[in-house]
Amino acid sequence: MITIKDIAKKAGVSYATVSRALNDKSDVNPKTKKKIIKLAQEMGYRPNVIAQNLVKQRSNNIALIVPDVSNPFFADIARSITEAANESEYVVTINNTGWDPKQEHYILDHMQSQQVAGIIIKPTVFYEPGTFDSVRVPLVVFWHPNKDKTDFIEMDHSIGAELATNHLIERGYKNIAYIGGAGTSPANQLRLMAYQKALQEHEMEVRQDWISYGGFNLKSGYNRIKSLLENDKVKPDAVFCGNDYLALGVLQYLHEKNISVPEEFGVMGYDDIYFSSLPMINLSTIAQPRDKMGKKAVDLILDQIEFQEKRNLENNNNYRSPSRILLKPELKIRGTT
Amino acid sequence: MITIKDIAKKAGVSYATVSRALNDKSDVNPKTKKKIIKLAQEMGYRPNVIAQNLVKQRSNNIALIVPDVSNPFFADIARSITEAANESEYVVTINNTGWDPKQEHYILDHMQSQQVAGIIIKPTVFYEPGTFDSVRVPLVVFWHPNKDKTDFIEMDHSIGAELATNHLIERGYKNIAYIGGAGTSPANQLRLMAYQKALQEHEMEVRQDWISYGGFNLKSGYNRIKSLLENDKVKPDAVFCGNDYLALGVLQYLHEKNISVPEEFGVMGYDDIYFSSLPMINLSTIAQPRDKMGKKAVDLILDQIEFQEKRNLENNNNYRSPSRILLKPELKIRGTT
DNA sequence: CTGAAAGCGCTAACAC
DNA sequence: GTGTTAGCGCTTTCAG
Repeated sequence: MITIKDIAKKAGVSYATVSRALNDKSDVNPKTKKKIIKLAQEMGYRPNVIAQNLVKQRSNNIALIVPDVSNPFFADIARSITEAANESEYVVTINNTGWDPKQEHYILDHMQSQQVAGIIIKPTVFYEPGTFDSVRVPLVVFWHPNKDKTDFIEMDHSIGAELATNHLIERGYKNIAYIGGAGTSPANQLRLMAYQKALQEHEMEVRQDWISYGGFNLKSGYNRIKSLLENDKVKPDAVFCGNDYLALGVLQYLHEKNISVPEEFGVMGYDDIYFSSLPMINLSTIAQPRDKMGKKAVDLILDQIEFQEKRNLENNNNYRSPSRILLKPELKIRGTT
Repeated sequence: MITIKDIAKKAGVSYATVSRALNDKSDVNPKTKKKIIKLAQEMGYRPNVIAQNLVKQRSNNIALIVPDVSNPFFADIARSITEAANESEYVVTINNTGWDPKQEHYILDHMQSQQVAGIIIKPTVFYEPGTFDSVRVPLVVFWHPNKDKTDFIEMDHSIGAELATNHLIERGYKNIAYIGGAGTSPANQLRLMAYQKALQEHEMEVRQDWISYGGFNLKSGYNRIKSLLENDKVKPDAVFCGNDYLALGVLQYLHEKNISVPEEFGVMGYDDIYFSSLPMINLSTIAQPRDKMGKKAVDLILDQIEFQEKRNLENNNNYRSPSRILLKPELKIRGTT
């Protein structure tokens, strides 16, 4: 490996001068600088980032911790984060918790050993306040803003559900059911509340037998629309689903029963997965700005880093109040409503 | 930050001893070791991985370079790589080239500055021999084995296409068309050749007007099956598609025209994306072992690292012949054939 | 078994 | 403008 000392020797200067030249510091003779830069290029010099980081007391890695990168939602976020980070000379490491709080805890510790510049994390469902008390580096959490002292970013599920429900109402559906995800999921709860509120604001009845919880998958959607439409009670004429997979299950059932969509029955999904936009599916849904989520997260990390450095430099004790950001989802009107 | 010196002071030993104890070296008094480990725990000591790496002259990062992590294929690979790497105390950084060779080149350089332990790369389509000549760290390339001196891993597209074509033939289809992806893609070319070979082996005619190339997307599949079935020539009764998106476009067209699948027409896809397994799609296809691809890549990196270290240690000049691995795809028989 | 000390490659403070 | 030097936190000889 070739180091600044090698260059120094060849250039006949001290290696400190090489360092200065390569880092474009002021107070270096332009000629010397030029010569050194040229030499470095010729010799194929690559700065040893590890050594630089040791001096700086911080690496140029941002750790992204998610339950599972292969989940399209997180994959999209991962991409926007890596792109944003790369623009500022940071590198992003990916870590999967596999939805396991123990693993999450381990990774959190491990990443700090790596002297990462910052951590962006989507906590497992079992996150509780205090989990991040031991984190000593810039941190951004994808979660609902709470009174914690960390930076939070989350999608505004209330607005999303309101958008969806109102759209269904505007289209003239009178009996709108809710096929939700896991009952314990905060996202699900917020959407349910917003759905109920939207109905009430239009003086429509909220029926408990039209509200259900369950797995976020296709089969679950199929089974639930089936039981909704095959019992004796009043039947809904539209349904708002907790995610697109559920909606796909609903569509499949309706298709099998020859119930025409959107004429006889309206369907709204949530998430806008790739397949929802396909002509053969063409599902109306709510899109969540994942791209913005990633970019914003990197922004906040960089902001914290900057703040930290300024504080160290000026040796003060200023307090940076945490950012709490809610991202607005967007209505995608397609064929099913 | 708390360092080994802090621990040493508190334990009344030298910091070298602390290092030894924490690294579980032999030749440390068991009592001392125990005391130090306990102390480290109490004081919340976290090893500074950067400093460790500086000494080791290598980081514990493996760089994964792909065109786009948000592509499900790469997302799956990313997951299996991170999981395999984490088991060996390595961390994986993700880098997107955005299919841009310039960006790829830059990242390749940048990652070596980071002193990464190894690089796993899926090259952009413009890869040519020699691209990796400047790489001085363990490297694994997802590409077709060639005479380069690097480790290669690739899916066996020939076998995959053979599997698909033979299955169509076995099911009794007589006129099998090929709707391929980009004509320049090596994967596409290999599959085309295998398709032709399989037909010939069954003494079936290879018709050039049943072979087409184009975008790997749904619309492209739709348009191409349309022109195949709406012209005057002999019409095929089955089609092998270059990927599942193309097949989805085909299915949509057949559905619109009320052509029953698999009775009147057979369809095979390639890739086994998530949606192919959905009951409403139920596409027969070829699954590629992405999980194995990731695990194997990490294996090879670790193997190279080990080899390198042994060579340094013994100061010899042994040559390690590169691994060239072809992974076997798997036939998924579902409803469309 | 343990301590002293060199050194990994680099930055930055200080001297000239 | 440039050289000298300390030091980032750690591992690893080398003495003892």
